[in-house]
Amino acid sequence: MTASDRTRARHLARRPRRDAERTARAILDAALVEFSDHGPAGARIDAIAERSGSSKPMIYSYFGDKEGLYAAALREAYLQIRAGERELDLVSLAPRQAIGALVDFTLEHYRSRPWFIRMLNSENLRGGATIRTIADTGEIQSSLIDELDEILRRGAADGTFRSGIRPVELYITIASLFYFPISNAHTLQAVFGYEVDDAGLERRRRDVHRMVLGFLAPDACAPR
Amino acid sequence: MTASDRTRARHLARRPRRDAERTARAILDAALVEFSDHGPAGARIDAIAERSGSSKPMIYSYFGDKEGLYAAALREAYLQIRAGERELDLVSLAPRQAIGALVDFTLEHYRSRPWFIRMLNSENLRGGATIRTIADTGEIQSSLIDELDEILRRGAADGTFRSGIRPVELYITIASLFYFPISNAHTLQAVFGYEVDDAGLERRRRDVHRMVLGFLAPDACAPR
Amino acid sequence: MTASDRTRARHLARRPRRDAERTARAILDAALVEFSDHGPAGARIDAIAERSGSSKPMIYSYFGDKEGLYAAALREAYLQIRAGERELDLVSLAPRQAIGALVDFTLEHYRSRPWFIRMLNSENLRGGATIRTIADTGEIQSSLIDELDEILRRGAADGTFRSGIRPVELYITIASLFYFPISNAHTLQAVFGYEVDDAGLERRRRDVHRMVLGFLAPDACAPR
Amino acid sequence: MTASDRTRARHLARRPRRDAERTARAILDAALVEFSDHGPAGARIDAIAERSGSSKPMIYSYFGDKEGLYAAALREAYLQIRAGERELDLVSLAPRQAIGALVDFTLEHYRSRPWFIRMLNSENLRGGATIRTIADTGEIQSSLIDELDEILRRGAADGTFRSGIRPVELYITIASLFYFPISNAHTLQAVFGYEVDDAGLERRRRDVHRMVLGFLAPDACAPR
DNA sequence: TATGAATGAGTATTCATTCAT
DNA sequence: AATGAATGAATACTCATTCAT
Repeated sequence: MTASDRTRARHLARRPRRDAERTARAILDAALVEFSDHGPAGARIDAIAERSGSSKPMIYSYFGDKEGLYAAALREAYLQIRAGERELDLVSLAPRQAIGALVDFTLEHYRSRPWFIRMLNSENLRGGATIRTIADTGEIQSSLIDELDEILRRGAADGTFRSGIRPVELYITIASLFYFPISNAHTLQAVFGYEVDDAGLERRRRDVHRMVLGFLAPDACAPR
Repeated sequence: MTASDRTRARHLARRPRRDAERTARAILDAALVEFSDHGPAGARIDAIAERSGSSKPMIYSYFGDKEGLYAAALREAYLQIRAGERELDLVSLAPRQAIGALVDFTLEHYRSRPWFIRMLNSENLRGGATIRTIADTGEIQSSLIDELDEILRRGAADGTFRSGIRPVELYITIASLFYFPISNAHTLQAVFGYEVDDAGLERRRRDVHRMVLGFLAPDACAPR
Repeated sequence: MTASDRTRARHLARRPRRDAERTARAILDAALVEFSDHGPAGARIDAIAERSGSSKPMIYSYFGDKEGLYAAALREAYLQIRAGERELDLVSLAPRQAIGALVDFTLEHYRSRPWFIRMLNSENLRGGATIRTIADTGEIQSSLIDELDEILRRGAADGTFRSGIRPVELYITIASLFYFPISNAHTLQAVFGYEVDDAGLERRRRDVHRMVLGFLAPDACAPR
Repeated sequence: MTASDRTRARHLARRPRRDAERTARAILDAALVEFSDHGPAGARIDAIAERSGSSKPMIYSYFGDKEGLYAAALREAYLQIRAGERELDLVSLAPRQAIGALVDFTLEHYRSRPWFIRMLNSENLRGGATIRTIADTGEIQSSLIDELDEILRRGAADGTFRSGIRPVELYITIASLFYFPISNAHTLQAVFGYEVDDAGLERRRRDVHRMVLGFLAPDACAPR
């Protein structure tokens, strides 16, 4: 294989060995794993360099410093969940279906992106210093609360839901019910022998549906 | 040499035994704060030595190494919540009252011991390596699940609750609903503008009562 | 291919030769500033590339390595003072006027080329490794000493100066008297509150005239 | 040799292996050499650790960081010259003798403490950032200017000196005349073939005496 | 000729841990 | 029991230099 062959081949595959975007992406993916596995203090730049197949100077060139890379990884975690939320297109669904879809999506996202919960835990342990500096960008802000607001109104109007529910509280409730058992799987296993496996999460999914819809149900049926 | 002789001797020698206990206790308290503030990776032995008013060699002499100190701090966090649970004496209450008391206690404990949630988060981020090594001691195991089991049975028997509720699931549900908003206060504030203050937690407390009791209520009233 | 052909060709190709010269010149100017500002150890190739509007590979292509660029910058500093000295044309002046002109020139050069003193300081801190490798070229050697020699002879012959003055000592004396206060302006300001400003240097210029001419004056007038 | 023998021996020699003061002093001495040899940018903490027989963590523990160590070394250079100045006890001498003693001391100090000139050069190349932060301490401020002032007054009163001489200018003049040839020995050697050796400096010492006293002499003898 | 991308070899700094008293 | 002094082993970050285009 001659040099010009290699050049052509690379061209065809659109994978030049020197590609800033590709390199930065590889670093970011590696950072997401490393930071979520070890937290900002425990994460090692060396490990990220190796895992990404790039090098430390590239990391510093693209992301400034460890804090900058951590901020990028945290932002990425939020971008992913925001993208998932957008795909849901909740407002096109009937109220009860919309709530159900959000419940299912929340569980599915937490399960399939293990770094999401871990990044959030780390960031909160840090006191939220970083999220505050990046939260003002529209990419991180969620439109979900507005959508939930509309859904709750529609549900209240047609008698499906009781009124007076604050959408952000509803969102937090749904998140809470899945977040804790997944986030705390290890301590729950060790202390209570509670195994967080697929079957258990499926049972929990049904319980959460029941609990959330029960919570939203008109007062007639609420406990005194 | 009699016991009282020893006591007097200790007094003369500035009671070394009691000083040792006091020193170890001071170190443990400082460790709990430092570890919960910065996590196991971010915590600094120097900081603990200074905060405890003791010295680094003392720490190593009493606790072996950083991991040993961390394990002791984690154990301490569990001892505290177990002591609180015991004081509740749930089994002496009527079923609905018992559940209500557990809900209130859970919120109150999370609020008044900020290190509890932080230690659990850190430990789960670490993969639970440490809790697995200390969870087999009775001090950490909770009798709460057994008590809840009895309460749920009594409630089912007298028609207050539906049957088929697993006590550990109930416990996790209650924990979840308070754990997440407190643990994630910083990100919730930054991303949703949701302020986790006393008023908000009080509202949430009432919602959790409603939700949990609704969840336990006999099927007649459950949402379809 | 004739010379004019080449010229035309260069024009068509956006005159590469002249651009190359211009690029090298821009790099050299930037290097002079960067090296004199930060010394050979503190100077950054990145900074020189940016300041010159060129790029790092260009620097390496034209100057070999950092040491080569430093040598070129040091040489440039000497070329500038040699050019100034030549313009003086001391030998065409009367002895006292010649000395006076050299005094004035020395001060003026030090003031207007701040990098000159800084480059010399850096090079001497390095032990003169580089100047020794380039000092043998005629461009750096000064003809000033020979000229001073002739002037001193003429002055001694006509009774203006005493004899026995070594021209290099005279040169060093004049340089010394301006070099130190300008080179050490910062420490003098901080430690003695001595401000090296235009007025002060003008006063000093007159003192140096007096001192140097006094030093050269026939013994009759020398202090006992 | 038993352990207790070693303990006793150490006691007698007053050289405990763990002696903060001794360690800090060794580090400072090593730093003075390293910083004066390579400047703040070129100096290596590793080299200082090795040369001092101590270790990097000790350096950081005692001096904070590289900048702190550099500041301490710079301060030390000034402390040494101030101590020398105090020993001179200039005010106890007759005016001409006092000036002569200062001239001799200045040369001698520059020659015997090669790091002094080098530290000052480095600091001025840096823009004096550090000296400004430490110059306000009395240890660095010199009382020499005040003493010179008194000497010049006495000399003017008894007709030895002309009046109107500013003491700081006199001080700078003396310093200048020795500083430059020693500071710039390498470039002077390379460019002018001027060798700065003992004989040359001795000649120069006599010239400086003549020049300075000539400069101070009453106007009768000054050049027009 | 020109340059954005890439890296090997450092360099300052930190920190858990141990020594000597 | 107690502590100030000491250090080996990292770890974040930099920079002169080169590659690939």
